[in-house]
Amino acid sequence: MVEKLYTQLLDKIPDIKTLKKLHSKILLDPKLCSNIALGVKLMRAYSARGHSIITRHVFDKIPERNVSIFNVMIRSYANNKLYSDAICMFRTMCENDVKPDQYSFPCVLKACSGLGNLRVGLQVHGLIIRMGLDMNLFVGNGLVAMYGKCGRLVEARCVLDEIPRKDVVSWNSMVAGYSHNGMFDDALEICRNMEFNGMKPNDGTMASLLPSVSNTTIENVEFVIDMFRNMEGKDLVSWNVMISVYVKNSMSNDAVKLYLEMETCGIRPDVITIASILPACGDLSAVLVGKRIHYYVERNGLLPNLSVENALIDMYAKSGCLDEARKVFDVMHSRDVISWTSMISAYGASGQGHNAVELFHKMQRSGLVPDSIAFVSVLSACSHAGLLKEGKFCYKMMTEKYEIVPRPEHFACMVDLLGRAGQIDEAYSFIKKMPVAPNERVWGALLSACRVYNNMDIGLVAADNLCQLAPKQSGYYVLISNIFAKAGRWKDVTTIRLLMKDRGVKKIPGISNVELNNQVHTFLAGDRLHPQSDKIYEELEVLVGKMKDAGYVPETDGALHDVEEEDKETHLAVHSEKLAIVFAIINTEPGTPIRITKNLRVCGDCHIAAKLISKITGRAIIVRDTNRFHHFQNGICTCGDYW
DNA sequence: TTAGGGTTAG
Repeated sequence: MVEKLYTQLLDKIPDIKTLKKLHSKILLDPKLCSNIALGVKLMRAYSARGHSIITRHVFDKIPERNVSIFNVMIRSYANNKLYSDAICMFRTMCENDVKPDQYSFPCVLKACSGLGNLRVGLQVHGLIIRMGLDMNLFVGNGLVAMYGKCGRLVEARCVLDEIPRKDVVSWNSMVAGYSHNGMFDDALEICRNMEFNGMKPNDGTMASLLPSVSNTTIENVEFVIDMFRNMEGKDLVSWNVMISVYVKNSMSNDAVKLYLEMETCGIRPDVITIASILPACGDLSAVLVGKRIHYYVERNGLLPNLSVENALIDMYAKSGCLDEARKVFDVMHSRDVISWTSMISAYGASGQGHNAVELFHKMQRSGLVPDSIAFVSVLSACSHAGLLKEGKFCYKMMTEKYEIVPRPEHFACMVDLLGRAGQIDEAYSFIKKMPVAPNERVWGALLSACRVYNNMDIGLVAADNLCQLAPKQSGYYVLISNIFAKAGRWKDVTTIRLLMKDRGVKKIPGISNVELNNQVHTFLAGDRLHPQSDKIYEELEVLVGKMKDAGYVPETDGALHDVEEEDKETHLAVHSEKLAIVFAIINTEPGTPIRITKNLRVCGDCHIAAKLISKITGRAIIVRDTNRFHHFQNGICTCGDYW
């Protein structure tokens, strides 16, 4: 009778504390202790709670092991991502003359998939054929997944074709194989094929497609949207995947809209939903939605959760709420390198270099080893704050103490650091000593510095190199053109304009976002689409008048426009950030801080304008551009006009 | 038994 009670309790997979209590009670009773079925139940429960090591202890105590007991152990390792241990256990089983069965193979194949170990995978396939199990559905599905993950798509397809009665997992495994290898079109063909064979795509199909739908074409995104919209009985996974697809294609607004739709439909978001949607909120500085999500996770017991907390830090940081980010960071139960890096970047982007460096050292003292990304963050923080000595120190530590091989982004940070500090010659020698060819970011950083410090000689070298690299960003062409213009090389200025046309470089239209009542409003330069347009332009005119009284002269120098001087002035006057700022002034109470997010860097004129507007209206204006935060207050910006 | 969804920089 006691056995029955324990069996029932263990089948419910109790929490780890209860589980350990039950375990110790079983150990104290010799009769229970010798009950093999109970031992297997214990193993299953520990494994489900992610404790493979304890599962192994229980396994070791069982005197007679049959194939089922081995299978539970192998499955425990495979499900908890201890793939090498799973393969090892499979070998032990074979060496002990216990014959694997149709339940063993899917698990060991999953381990081969996880490791991408084709060698063992092929051996296992051989064994499967010898045992005549290759027609088994579960074994076949495992083989498709294994070959797919190991990049052997032809073999995977052969196995799939041979499976007599395919189920949805068979097809999805094939979709996952193609998708994992970036072959969206082939994955798509399998989706069509499965429908042709009377099998409807499910949430697993969508999830399998995800790896190949990052940074993809709008057509591919639309295909997934169609699949999502047409799916019957959508579950949470499908919603999560759809949100992820939007986020991974820089469609943050659509992601947030879908999240709100999901709430309306009464679907309860889980930790994966939250960790997926928060980056979109951060991207839009949609801090009102972000805060509501924060409240939701707190109320629903989803915390502590590392990924969610890390995502919250980043969301607050990107929305310019440094204090909120720090609050989340401070109360975390445990922190990983990502938590620290997010917080370091947050300080860096706000120009608080000293805080960033201090936190970086604190992370090391906490026993964590900084990775390559952590160094990008701290180096970038140093460069934004002009901390030359600290930046050099960190770079040395990275290469010498941690033996991290610098990547192009580290080089670009260093050139930026030296360049901003006016050490143009040193920056140039640094580039000449680089072990790899400098990329456009490296030359771009040098060129920006040369422009600020009027170093024409090196500036022209940087411009020539940048020209040859065919930069994709139009911003570089503007920089190059400016330096040629300053040097009086008008022929080169014309060449640059022709190059831009030839290479099909289009100036990315500037966009500014501002959140109001849970909705993100987007403005383009000269935009007249907004319902409040008339009011915005009226108010802007009044404001520009006050600014001119305060000494404002439009700075037309930084812009590359094919227009006359007077037109330039009108063009500048309606830059997207100015429209967004005025919109916020009209629609919020006096004194409310204004938060703007830009997809490009703030131009010199808007920077001057924002400083003046902050003084005239008594508002704090926080602008996040692609590079950093500008916090305007009472006529001053936190970047110290150094950006 | 088998597939499949998450967080950090530039």
